Amino acid sequence: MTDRLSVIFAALADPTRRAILARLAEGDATVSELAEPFSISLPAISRHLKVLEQAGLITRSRSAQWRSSSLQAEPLREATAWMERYRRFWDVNFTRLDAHLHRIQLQERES
Amino acid sequence: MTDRLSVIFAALADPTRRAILARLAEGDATVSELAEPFSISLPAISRHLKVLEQAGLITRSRSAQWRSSSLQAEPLREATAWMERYRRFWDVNFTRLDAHLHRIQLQERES
DNA sequence: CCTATGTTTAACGCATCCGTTAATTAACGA
DNA sequence: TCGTTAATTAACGGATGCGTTAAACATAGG
Repeated sequence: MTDRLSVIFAALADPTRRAILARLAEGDATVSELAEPFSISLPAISRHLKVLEQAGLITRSRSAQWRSSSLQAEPLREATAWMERYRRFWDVNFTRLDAHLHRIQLQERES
Repeated sequence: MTDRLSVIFAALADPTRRAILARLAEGDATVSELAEPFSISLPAISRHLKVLEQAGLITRSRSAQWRSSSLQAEPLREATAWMERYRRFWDVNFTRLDAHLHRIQLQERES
């Protein structure tokens, strides 16, 4: 389980961690702030943040004794990119939509 | 870890299972066929298939003594849908692209 | 310096994951 | 019916995941 994609998916496989990401989408937050909605201990939250950090899903900065977490969505882009390979298996409109997107990209390049 | 999304992400967090899905994207296959590229035992593959099945990522059918697996991408759509919420955090062109997509959808509805 | 606050690290328990080999089940076919 | 082939289940071992409490660390501020 050493490859990047596995680390990302594993990080997302926990509801607490996904909730933390959802919270961070609204803005940076300290560990205590992130812990507040949950009925688990601060050390547990601290570990979750470590997992998210190792997956590249957050970055952290220190200000005095507070550690602020910041959402980094790049890994989600990677994970989505992997799933895109299977889009044709669920999206019946994929082929037409794909054509549309290509046309748009061409237009953007021309403008 | 009882919620559906967690089960899906956990299933994807293993490179062997992702490779199995990639293989199934090319067509249905039996357990032995799926095991062939890997240097792990058949029981191990059998367990991986069980995990994928419980995540809804494959369905299985029996024909004589062979059990064929078939890719089901619906869970990937769900996972992608969840990630979409964060698209604006990585895709700088998301707003414009989003507008384009809406226009296309309107066009489709009109035609 | 001492203390309060915020956070992390250490040490532990328990459950789950991932692999193994051996045994079992299921179905075909001579 | 008996042997062969395909796959699963059982039983086990080691690693990892997720939670806990207690201790340690870091910084602000009287």
